[in-house]
Amino acid sequence: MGLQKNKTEKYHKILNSAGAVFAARGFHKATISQIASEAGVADGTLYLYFKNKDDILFQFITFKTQVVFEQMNAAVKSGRNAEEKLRNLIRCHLDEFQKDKNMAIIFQSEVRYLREIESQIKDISKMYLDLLSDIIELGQNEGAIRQDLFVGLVKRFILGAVEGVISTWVSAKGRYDLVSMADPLVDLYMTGVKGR
Amino acid sequence: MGLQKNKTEKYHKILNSAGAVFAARGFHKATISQIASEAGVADGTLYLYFKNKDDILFQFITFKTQVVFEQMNAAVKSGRNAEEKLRNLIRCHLDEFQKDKNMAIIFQSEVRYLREIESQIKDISKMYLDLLSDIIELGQNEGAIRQDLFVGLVKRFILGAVEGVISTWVSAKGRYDLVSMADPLVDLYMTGVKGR
DNA sequence: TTAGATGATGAATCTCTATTCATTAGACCA
DNA sequence: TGGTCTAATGAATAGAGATTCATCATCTAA
Repeated sequence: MGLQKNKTEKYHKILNSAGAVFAARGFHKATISQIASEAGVADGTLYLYFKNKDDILFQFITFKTQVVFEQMNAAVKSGRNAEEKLRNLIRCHLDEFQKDKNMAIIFQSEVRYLREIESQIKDISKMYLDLLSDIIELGQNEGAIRQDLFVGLVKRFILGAVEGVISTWVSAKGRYDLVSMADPLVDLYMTGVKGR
Repeated sequence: MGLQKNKTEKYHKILNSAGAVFAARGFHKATISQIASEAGVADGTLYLYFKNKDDILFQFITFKTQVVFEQMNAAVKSGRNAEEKLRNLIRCHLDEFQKDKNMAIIFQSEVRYLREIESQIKDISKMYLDLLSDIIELGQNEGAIRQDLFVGLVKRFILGAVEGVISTWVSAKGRYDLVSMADPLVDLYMTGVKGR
């Protein structure tokens, strides 16, 4: 009831505040006090909801990953063929990250550290690469994608390029529209990757 | 003379030890004591050579950047046309990072933090993107590269993809030959980017 | 109205490490 | 051999900040 709702509410309030502070200062420079004050609660309160500072980062990334994962999955499913699936995936990716810049910054900077503390994390890269595998395989069956490719490399190639584009956008403080990069980007991939 | 040589020697000994520890533990988790012990000197000695912990990272990256910059510049210069220049650049990039895995790890993880503390750093990305600009422009004049490209995007596209490939290699603990990725990678770029 | 339970607080503690600096060791020279 | 200079040492300091916990506030049920 009201209680449960308040608990959930406060949990997310803290998570979002943590996202803002982590993005602004970096995880290691961020302070429990800063997060608490940003969330409008006392320092000790954070420990009612999280095990420790690392756990806050862990839960932040886990939560965001899950949300983004669902979106991306749906985006891919809605495509009729490999190229459309790829285009939807890239568009979704850029869109989600544009909508949540804190997440974009944190994913870019802190995922590496997080993997050290929670190695079993089902991270976004892994899931992404799996989606790409399926798309590429499908495209090869359709004939839309060349057969003579080292798929492992192509996946990294695609993901790396999107991440690079996002990284630039973050550096530019999000001053332009990120999603509009999707079509030119897919064009770059496809004209190189598509058969014949 | 001997003294000067010893000073330089010890400076580099510390720098390399710091590289090893930063790469293994991450900058923030690394301690002065670990670096000192790795270098076989006392904690206080580090402060005869460096202003503080941040300065060690700064000098490490500055030094490595300069070395790599020279290699890359030479590699590009030695190419006869745009495609060859690009191929040489990518090959050089992968080669340098393969030869110095600590550097690869640190560049990937800590450059962001470094930029916060020393914003005037002439980082490797910037220099890289400039090299790419020239290559792309040349290629467009030669007719080897399409004219209808958003050059800013293409640069990020290329750099992002190389970085992604390096990142995967690091995650795989350097178990395969990174340089052998150069040709397939350039093939992916070119077949997509090349005119007609 | 009150006992009990739950949630929140934030000052005090506790730990960890970067940094300092008084002291020592070693080289060089007269 | 003794004096001076430089480099190195590492124990002591100092500060930061994560975490704890005794206390307080609020709510529920009898």
